[in-house]
Formats: sequence, structure tokens, C-alpha cells
Amino acid sequence: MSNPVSTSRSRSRATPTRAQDPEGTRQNIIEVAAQEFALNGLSGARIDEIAAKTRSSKRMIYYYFGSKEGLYVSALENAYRQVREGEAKLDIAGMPPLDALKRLVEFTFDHHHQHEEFIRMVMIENIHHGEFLERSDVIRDLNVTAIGNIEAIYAKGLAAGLFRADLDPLEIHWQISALCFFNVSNRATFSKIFGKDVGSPQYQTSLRRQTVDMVLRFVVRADKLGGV
Amino acid sequence: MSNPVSTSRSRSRATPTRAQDPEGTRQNIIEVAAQEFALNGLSGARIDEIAAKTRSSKRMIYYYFGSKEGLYVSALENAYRQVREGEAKLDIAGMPPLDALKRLVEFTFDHHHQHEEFIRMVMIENIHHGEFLERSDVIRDLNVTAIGNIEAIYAKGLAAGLFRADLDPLEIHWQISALCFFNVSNRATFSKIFGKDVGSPQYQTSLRRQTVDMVLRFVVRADKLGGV
DNA sequence: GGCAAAATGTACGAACTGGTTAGTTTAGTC
DNA sequence: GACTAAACTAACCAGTTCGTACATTTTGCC
Repeated sequence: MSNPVSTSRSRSRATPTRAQDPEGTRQNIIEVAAQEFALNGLSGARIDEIAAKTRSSKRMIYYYFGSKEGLYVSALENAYRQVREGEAKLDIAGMPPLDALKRLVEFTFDHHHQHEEFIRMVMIENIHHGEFLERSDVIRDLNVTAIGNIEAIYAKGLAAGLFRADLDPLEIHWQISALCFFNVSNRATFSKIFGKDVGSPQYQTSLRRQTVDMVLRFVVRADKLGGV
Repeated sequence: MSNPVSTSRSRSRATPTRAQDPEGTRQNIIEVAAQEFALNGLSGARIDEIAAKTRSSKRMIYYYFGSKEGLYVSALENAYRQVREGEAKLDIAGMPPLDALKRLVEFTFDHHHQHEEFIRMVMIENIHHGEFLERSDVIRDLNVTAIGNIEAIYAKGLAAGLFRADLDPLEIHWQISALCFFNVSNRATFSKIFGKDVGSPQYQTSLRRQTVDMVLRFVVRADKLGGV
């Protein structure tokens, strides 16, 4: 490939324009790997292909990650971390419960929509029965807190007498996830079967509204549905 | 593919205990292939492995299906056909709209639950952006009629003044599919992240009820929700 | 029985693919 | 400036995997 010698010979700056950049190399490999795995699956992705798209080499992949599966797990961890970090930006602390719930659903819908690569990684992981996710405590730690938001909202809504009392926050989370996840995961087959581009802006706008609507109608008490 | 002449030949025996059984061989291969593809994905499945589990041989796979991808498409077609045939058994023609809708959701929930292999095939096909489904007009034909039920129910419900008027049958189908599909497709990661077996009978019973509930609340007019 | 076509069995090979061996360069330290 | 560990390169290898060439049997038909 390109000659590394020419890039940085005389070194006198502490600024890391270093020829050897372990962390950068690592990160670069993971990013490329995530793309390839998300596109082709675990067995479908090719180490040589990943290596070629990297600024580094195949040898480096094995140097840092040990094996194809090791690389896959790292890519998966990275994907979860990235997405959960994005989710942390949602601030609904001060909001009244109904607005908060609406906001949460909208956010989840948009967030999933924007992170197709992540959705695909989760699909692939489910094809593998979640065996790699199981091996990674990093991921489990990242996720347990994921229902904190919905728990807080639900408690608030209950206290305000707005929400039904017979629901389980985890199940609400499940329903929201289902709608938002499916929207990305099954877009291809759905569009091709019904000859309609479900991913088009118009359709997405409509589905987004319907999804919010559906969740609110599900959680909010029937006699308080006036404003929805 | 297969020679149409041979089928219409005048057969001496109606019950052929033949050593050579083309149609049986074909079917046997497809069934095994479907299992393997559903388990390992397109690139993950191994032709030699499939052949070994068959009552036939690798030679026969190529004789009948030409290539790995050809076999995959046939397995996919078979999966869709099987499932759609099962769906055809749902009879809601004479039912009042609300009961019919409830029945449809329950049926879809159960049906997806019972056909994990099919769900996995669809997941895999989505990983491949539906490119093989696109090649098969067989599948498209099978599916276009899939929303017939929901269309009929919705029309009836509208006429009875029970349903909201601002919905699109395809979108209702989408929502139902999302909830029922996700229940199977993401069970592994969901269970492992939250340390709860979402596939357990208790949890499934609960989710089933919630799903029906959610759809009904979504479709039925707020002022007619009393009986739900 | 003889025949052509369909169906099937066996063995093999070329290309691919995950992983490794052996060696080189770079960066910081004394 | 010599030294060492970390970072990196290039070539290579062994097992796998899709697919095929060739030979053989079975079947329906006259």
C-alpha cells in the first residue's frame, strides 16, 4: 500500500500524527469490521476484505483481536456502546409523563432509523441466538440501564393517574422496541412484497406518527385519551 | 425446472414405491436446506452439510437446484408457501369486525410463534436486502393477498362505525406484523439483555394479550373502546 | 429385450479463507 | 546512540467449500 515512511519521518511534535497509532488502528479496524459484519453477517464477512478496507492489515486484526469471532464481538460491543451513548442524550427528566412518553417513542423511532448498521448487527446476533452477546459482559452492563427511562416515565404517569396500572415497564419497552426495530429490520422484504417503498420520507412520517399514537393509546387510560 | 411431461404421463401404478423418487428427493432436500439456511444463514450454511443430512447427495442438489443460491431461493419460496397456506386456514369471514380483528392478531401472534424457522428465513432475507425474494415472482404472488384479511376487516369495522377512519390497512398490517415478528426474531438478544426468558409460556401469554390489546386500542374508535 | 432419458453415486479439483510464521520498523528510554 | 518492546508488513499454509466430470443405475416406452 502507501509508504508509511514518507508520511512522518522527522518527529518533534507531541501532536499525535504518529505513524504508529495503536488506538487509531484499533478503532479503524473496528469501524470497518462493523460495516462488513453488518452487511454480510458473521460468516459472510471476509477477514481479507475487512483488512483491505482498513488502513491497516490482516496481521493487525489478529494482533489486536485474536480471531474473527473476537473481532465480531468487539464490533458488536462498539455498536451497542455507540447507540447507548446516543440514547443517553435524550433528556426527559423534567417533562410531564405524556410528553415524555411521546418524546421517548419519537426518539426511539428516529434513533433506530438512523442506526441501520446497529439494527443489522442485532439482527445478525439474533440469528446466532445471541451467543456472542452472552459472552460480553460489557454489553449486558450497557443495556440494563436502557429501561430506566421508561420506568421513570411510567411511574410518573401512574402517579398522575394518567396511565393504566396493569402494565409492566419492560413490556412497554418491548412494544416500543418491536415497532421501531421492525421498521428498519424488515423494510426490505416488506417493501418488495407490497411494491411500496416503506422507507420513503412520506411513509416514514406516517409510520412515525402511527407508532407514537399506538403506544400512547396503549399506555394511557382510555378515559384520559382526549388530548392524544 | 422439472419436466412437466413426466407428471402427466400415464402411470401404471398410482402408488409408486419407486426407488427413484424425484419429487420426494427434491422435497427432502428443500426441507433440510431450509433448516440449515434458517440456522446458519446463506453463507453460513454448508452444501456438504445439507447434503449429508439429506436422504440424497450433493450431486442431487446441483442436479435439481443448480447452485447454492438456487437452493436458497427454493427453500425461501417453500417457506413462504407453507406459511401462507397455514394462514389461509384462518376463517373470519362471518365474524363481526372486532372479534375478527382480535382473532387475526391472535392468529398472527401464534402463527409466527410456531414458525420460527420461517421468521429466521425472513430475517436472513432482510440481511440480504431482500434480493432473492425480489428474484422470485412466486413469492410476490403469494404475498400480495396477505393483506386481504385486514382489508376486509377494516372495511367492515368502518361500515359499523367502530373503527377510526384515518388508517391504512397496509399500515395496520405493518403494526401487527411488527409486534408478532419481533416477538420471535429478537427473543434471543432481548432475553439475554434483560436476563428474563421472554419465550417462556407465562411471558408469552402476557405479551399475546398485550399485543391484541394494543392493536385493538389503536384501530377502534376511542369512544367505542368500552368492550375492549 | 432394447433404448433413450431421467436420476443418482463417486471422486476430485480449483479457489477461497481463516489463521500463522518469520521478519522489519518505529517509539520511547537510559 | 544503543536497546527493547510495541506496532507493523509480507508471504505463506492447511483445511474448507462450492462446484463438476465421469460413470452408472433406474424408469418409462416401444
